[in-house]
Amino acid sequence: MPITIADVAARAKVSKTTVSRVLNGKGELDESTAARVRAVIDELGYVPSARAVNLARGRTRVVGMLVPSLTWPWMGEVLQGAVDVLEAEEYGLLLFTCNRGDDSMRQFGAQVAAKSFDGLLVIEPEGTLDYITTLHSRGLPMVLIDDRDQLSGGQIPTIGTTNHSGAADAARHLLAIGRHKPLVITGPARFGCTVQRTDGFSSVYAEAGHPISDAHVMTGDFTVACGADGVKQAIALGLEFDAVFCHNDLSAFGVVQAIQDSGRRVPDDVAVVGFDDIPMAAHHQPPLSTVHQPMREMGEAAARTLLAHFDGTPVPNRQTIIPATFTVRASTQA
Amino acid sequence: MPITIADVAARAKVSKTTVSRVLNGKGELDESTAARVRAVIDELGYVPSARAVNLARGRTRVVGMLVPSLTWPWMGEVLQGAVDVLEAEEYGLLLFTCNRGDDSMRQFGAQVAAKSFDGLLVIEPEGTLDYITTLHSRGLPMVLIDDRDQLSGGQIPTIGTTNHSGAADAARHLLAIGRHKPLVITGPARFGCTVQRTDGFSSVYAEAGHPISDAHVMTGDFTVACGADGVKQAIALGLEFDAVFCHNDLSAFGVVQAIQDSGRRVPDDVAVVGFDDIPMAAHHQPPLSTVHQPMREMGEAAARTLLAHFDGTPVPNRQTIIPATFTVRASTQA
DNA sequence: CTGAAAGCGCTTACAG
DNA sequence: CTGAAAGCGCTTACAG
Repeated sequence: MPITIADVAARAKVSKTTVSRVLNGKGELDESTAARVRAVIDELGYVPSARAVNLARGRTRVVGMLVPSLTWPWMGEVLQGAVDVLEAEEYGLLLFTCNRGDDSMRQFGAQVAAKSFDGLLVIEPEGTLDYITTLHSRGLPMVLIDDRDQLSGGQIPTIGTTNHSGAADAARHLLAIGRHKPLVITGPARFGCTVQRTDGFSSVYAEAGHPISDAHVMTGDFTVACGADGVKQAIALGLEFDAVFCHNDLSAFGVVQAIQDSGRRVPDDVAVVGFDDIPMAAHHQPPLSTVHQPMREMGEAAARTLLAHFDGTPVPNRQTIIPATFTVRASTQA
Repeated sequence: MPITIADVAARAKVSKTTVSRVLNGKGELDESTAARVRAVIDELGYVPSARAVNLARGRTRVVGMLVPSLTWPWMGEVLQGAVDVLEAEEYGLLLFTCNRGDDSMRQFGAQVAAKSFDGLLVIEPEGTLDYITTLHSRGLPMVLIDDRDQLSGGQIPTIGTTNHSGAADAARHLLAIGRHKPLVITGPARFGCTVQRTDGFSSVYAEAGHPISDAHVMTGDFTVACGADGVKQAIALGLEFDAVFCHNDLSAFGVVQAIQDSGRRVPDDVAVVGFDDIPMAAHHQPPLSTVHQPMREMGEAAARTLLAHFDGTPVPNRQTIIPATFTVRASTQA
């Protein structure tokens, strides 16, 4: 029932080889022959079977993408960036998550072994870097989207952003509006991005002559709850603060809530800055000043880098960095 | 270099047919032969090539998913639900969006024609229902996730939710807390869900003896801005209202903002209810009472329905409805 | 410029 | 219980 290359060949009275040539624009063909074949293709509505083409060519024109979860606030942006680029180049995107734990990774590993896709885009699920590195060293083309600034050993091509300078920009802004006593709610200490953001922020304050005490830096975990808890704890400890720098937007939302619950105003009494610039940040009450991570651009860059690799373009030397940019909104200015 | 079924066969001194049998557990084999083959498979780390299996079997074990955009607030939930189910059954998910307009659809159509996947999950991009219906009638197995309650002609199996009764629940709650003058900010009038939600909400108020005037129903477009605009307009018109029912959470966020900007309090002066229950709803200030749409469950159900169809299970009669549930939070109670 | 044939790496009747 | 052979639907040397 489904029509094949043989049907086209028969009807156009040429060989399958010739049909294949007009399909792929390879070899010199007589223009009239080509036209005849094209007419038959249109007439029959023939489209080559992806399955057969994949086997014959030894590739799939599909890129895999492995992400920890699809429900993180900024994940949609990364995915959209990657899909847009891949789709424009007629590649498909096969999606994998780790939502079901080890079983998910087993499933994923099986697909890798079966060569279900030509290359991989990955936002590293925590604890899988060794495994990912192994896959890379075995020859699986891949590009890492390093949301955590982990410096993956340097072997795997990586797209990153500027955690250090993004945080420094936030510090400069807070200093500029006269805030000298910031509280910091960090991400998990084991993440590179946490180290970078803490560092970038603190060093600017230190240089300005307002070093931040250890007591003012509280370890969080990127949840709304950790932001609220941090503020409550600071208040309970009697810490003075006129600003809060959070390592992500969700915790900043929690911070705003706890501050308002304590009867203080944002930004009048306490200015609040987040990190990420998730879609909700602009719509929050008050709109959140935050360090914009270029998630969509990172997704696009990762996809472009991988495709370029397929075409033989040497992968850019290690890291590609797309700068994060500070965005001012009402949570830091009246 | 990559090892094939022929390598395994040679090393185990059996035919490729026999290797294939132990791989797929088909036919009676001598247990000792099977054991020997399995040993060789393990030893060589052999995994059958997905490309070859796909061609030989005439299927791909891949499901396509077409969505309008990946950056909508609830999209991650639907995707995660679908991916979890597919992955557990060793299916892959090939992702398509319409972000680049007609060109996206052309690309998608090419993949369909090439039979790159066995079936399709679709959240209908606006204006593509005819095309989708055509694909279905041509034999592409598919399940629609009908976020807009459009009653797709009845031919395509569909997963939906209870827009009418969800809105009715919201109305009962507002009546229960003594709100008799609600404002309604709807979605686009052309959507079925808008009609259902307006209807479900209004009928409860009418039955309770508090019919809603047309002036109190304002057409929105699911954006934050439309919510804020609706409230400002209502105030400008001098309309009295003690509650606002919004057809989605984003517009409810805009409503809260405009109400507070006008110097009124939520929920004391005006109670606010949304629809969707996107992840941010619980973290909003104040936390938003809203009608929870079971997006993840809908994604799961869609995937399960499609897989069941592959196994020959007859598709459930038309619509599968997963109820929406009203969720009370601080935006409607002090 | 064009075609016959082998090959991609499996699965599946068909025989024995 | 096991294997030889054909077939899935293309692409790609190799010849002419």
